Amino acid sequence: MTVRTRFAPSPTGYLHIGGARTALFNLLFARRHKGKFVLRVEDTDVARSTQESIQAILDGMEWLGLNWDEGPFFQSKRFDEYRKRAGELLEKGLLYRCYCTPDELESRREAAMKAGRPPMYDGRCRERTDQPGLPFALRFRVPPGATSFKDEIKGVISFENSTIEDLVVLRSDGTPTYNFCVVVDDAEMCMTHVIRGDDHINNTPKQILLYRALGYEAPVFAHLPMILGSDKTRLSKRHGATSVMAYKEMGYLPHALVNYLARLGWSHGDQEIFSIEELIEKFSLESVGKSSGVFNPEKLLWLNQHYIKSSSPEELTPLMLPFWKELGVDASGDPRLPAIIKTLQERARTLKELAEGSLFYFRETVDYDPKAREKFLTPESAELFEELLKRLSALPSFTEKELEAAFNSLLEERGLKLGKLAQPVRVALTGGTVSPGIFETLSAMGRDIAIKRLADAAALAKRSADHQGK
RNA sequence: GGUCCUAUCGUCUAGAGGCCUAGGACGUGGCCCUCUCAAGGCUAAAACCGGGGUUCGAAUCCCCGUAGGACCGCCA
Repeated sequence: MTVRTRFAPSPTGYLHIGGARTALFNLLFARRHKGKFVLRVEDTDVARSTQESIQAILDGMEWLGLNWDEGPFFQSKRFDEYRKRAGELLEKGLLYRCYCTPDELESRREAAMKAGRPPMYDGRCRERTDQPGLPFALRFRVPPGATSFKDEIKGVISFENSTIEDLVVLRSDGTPTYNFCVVVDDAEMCMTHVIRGDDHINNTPKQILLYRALGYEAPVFAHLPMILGSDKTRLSKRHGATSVMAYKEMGYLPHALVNYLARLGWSHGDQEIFSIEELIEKFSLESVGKSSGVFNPEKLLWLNQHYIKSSSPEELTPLMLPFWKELGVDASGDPRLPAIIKTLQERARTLKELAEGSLFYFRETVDYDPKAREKFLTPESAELFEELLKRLSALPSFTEKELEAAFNSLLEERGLKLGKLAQPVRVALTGGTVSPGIFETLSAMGRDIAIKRLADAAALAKRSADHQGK
């Protein structure tokens, strides 16, 4: 039997970190077993589902490269099917009409909570035989006994059926509910493995009972531990960004997020870095941990830096454009881009940082840091700049190698250390005291701009000498 | 309150009864490299929740505590 897994989000918000990991694990498992990964949108709650959410989820999955093989299927388009199946169960007496109104149930629930009793439906309509002409919901008659299953991650889990309430299967408005739709769909779509968050463990026995009532065999279940925030409560907006697309906007590479998410809850010995192919090859439910994990932004940042570092400048160039644009730089078409990126790759943890760090390359005029200017743009450096300028203009090409040679010969003549020249040049070029290596910066910037900045800085340094002279 | 799940450095984790003086990674401190900043290399501090068993031997198996979490909707 070929493996079939699914990701079944409800479109009531964006694709969040937890959902993305669930989708990832489903995809990895399916690919690992040469099976199919299906996307199904659980939009049975018509009031809360939105088109924007559907799009947001699709966008998130696409960005992460979580490509599904079938779907998206929409539960809202299958209402007739669910109603039909519910009708069959009603015929067989496995469902019963419940005339309690939502308001009544709500107040009974509250009363039960107050009295310290389980807030469970009390089954009062179970044996009711009259049929008043009132709205009713269809409830599932939970049979006596116990229900247990072997979870691929957590092991055997058992429940007393007496602790499971008679759940509503069809609302009084005729729409089906989650637990029922999931079962009908997973069965009819031939899912072999249901991999989902462990917040669904308590739903599982209900669903197994429903599979039986419907005459289906239940799939294999695997419940993934939750992802927690830094305070060990369920990850939420309080802990920072939880939307997958927010990470795109902050300058993360999709592969970095995927790698991070894969290692949150799953491991393969001591390995930290995985290509997608390796993930597929090595993934197994057996190596998924049982306990919940805290989302660690620092480690994600490290991975992102790793992938930025190991990407080629050419790959990064198109990804960088939106970040430059955001900072008011129209970089498109600038032939220096790959060279510029190369100088900053191992200095940036995000694409956004990379864009910010590259700003000095694009500015019309250098924006000097006052302290740096005062310290390094001195009369001595003005003189050095002038000498350097002559040599740089004479260089056959503006490569790092030649630049280094030019610097060295000047330094040797003057008996100076590189630091004496590099820092002033850095300030002249960038306005500050921090930048990539001086030769790479020079080369990436391009001769014309570099020479202009050096000349400007020389003039500025002289002027400041005049002021000081008076 | 009930049901269910979980428990190794601050965090992610390795660990399938002796290979454990508990390993790796992120982060943190130190050193090295060095034109600044990074990157890189080396290095340090840092954990088996507690108590009982089982066993010649337990981080690993069992039980009981304790602590955290999830769920208990005509939401999904």
